[in-house]
Amino acid sequence: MYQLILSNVAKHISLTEEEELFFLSLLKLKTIKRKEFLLKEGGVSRYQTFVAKGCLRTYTIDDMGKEHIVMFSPEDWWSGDMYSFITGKPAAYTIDALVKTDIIQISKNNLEKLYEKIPKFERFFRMLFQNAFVIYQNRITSNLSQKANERHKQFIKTYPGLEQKIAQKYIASFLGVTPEFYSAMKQK
Amino acid sequence: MYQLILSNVAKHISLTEEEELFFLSLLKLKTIKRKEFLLKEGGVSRYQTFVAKGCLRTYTIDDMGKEHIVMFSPEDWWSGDMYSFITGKPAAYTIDALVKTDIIQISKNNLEKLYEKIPKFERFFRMLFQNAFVIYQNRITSNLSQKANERHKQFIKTYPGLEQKIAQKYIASFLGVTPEFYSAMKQK
DNA sequence: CGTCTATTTGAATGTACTCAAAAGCGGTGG
DNA sequence: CCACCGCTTTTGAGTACATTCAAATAGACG
Repeated sequence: MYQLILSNVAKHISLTEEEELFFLSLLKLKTIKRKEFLLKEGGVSRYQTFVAKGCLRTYTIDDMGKEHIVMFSPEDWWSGDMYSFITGKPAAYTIDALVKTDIIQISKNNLEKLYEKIPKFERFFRMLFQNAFVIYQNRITSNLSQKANERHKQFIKTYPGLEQKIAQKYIASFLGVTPEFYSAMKQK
Repeated sequence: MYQLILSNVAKHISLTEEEELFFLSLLKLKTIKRKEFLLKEGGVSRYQTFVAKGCLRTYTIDDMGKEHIVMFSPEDWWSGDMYSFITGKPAAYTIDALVKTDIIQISKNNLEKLYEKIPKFERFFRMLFQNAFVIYQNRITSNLSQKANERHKQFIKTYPGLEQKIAQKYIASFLGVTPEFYSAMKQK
């Protein structure tokens, strides 16, 4: 469980054993059930969340009450409303679990402690933030320039294997089409 | 000209006269012609750009060669590919001028000098970055959940008065529809 | 004033949605 | 272990939103 987050961190910065232990001491493990909320729109995102197992979704609810999934966070991904976390302002998005999910969280306070003791973590979280930015950019670009079937191909590349693990109505929501249309689209 | 950027800064941080002068000494004025490029996709964004007069557009070009406008930067807005500026990596977007445009730029180097001498500017540019994030979030949400006519209403709110100043094919591109459809849509 | 580009108009087409109903699937309780 | 319930997926018909292509009209600028 901890091994996964350590190797995730190791992708960007390298830690001594001592540093690893300090890092782990600041983390909180949690298991959340299917449909349980991690964050609701309008609330404040106080944690950065790493997914060890399972899958989270980040989404908005429009005026008609329809849900629109902005991103998934399967195993080995991070989640959280970056904007809300950084600014302390209300989140634009809601986050919940699509299946029973094991997560590892670090609070904003503990993150400050971490930065103080191991400054290279600033680099790590700056990169997380930048990645979030790229994800948003890609989302905008693909929504503007691609049809649903092309977005579907991109979804498969972005989230390999995820298609098998979650209900397809969620994939439809991510692609921005109705479940009915998605079902029909798949047949080709 | 300088007054505009000073009052823009004053929205977030307050400066002494001396600080204002130092800030201004780091800036570079420029006028760019209609259709002139400020940044091309794949290049690196080395400046943050403030628009004193005129209007810039930030856009992508898809596989079919079609342009999709992600944001406008009219008078009193900032422009630049935030991601590229921060990371030094290639920009995802192209930026050019829709009309003759007066801009004020600060280079990455000068920005570092500014931070060193007047640390509160870190706060200012952090807020610019956060605003860019919000703009992206809104763009994603409205693309996912709104029809073209609703996005049009939102466009008018976001950019008051801009509709009169630029060719409507650009507005169509921003809304994600063809010029023909936009033309028809307006008639109501 | 003429040229070039932008806008409008219209017809045919494509992409995606709504609504309704049937079929499939998974978990739970008896 | 089976039957049932609730939710998801499929299917189909009818409709709405948006695109393409072509041609006519209007506007802007040198």
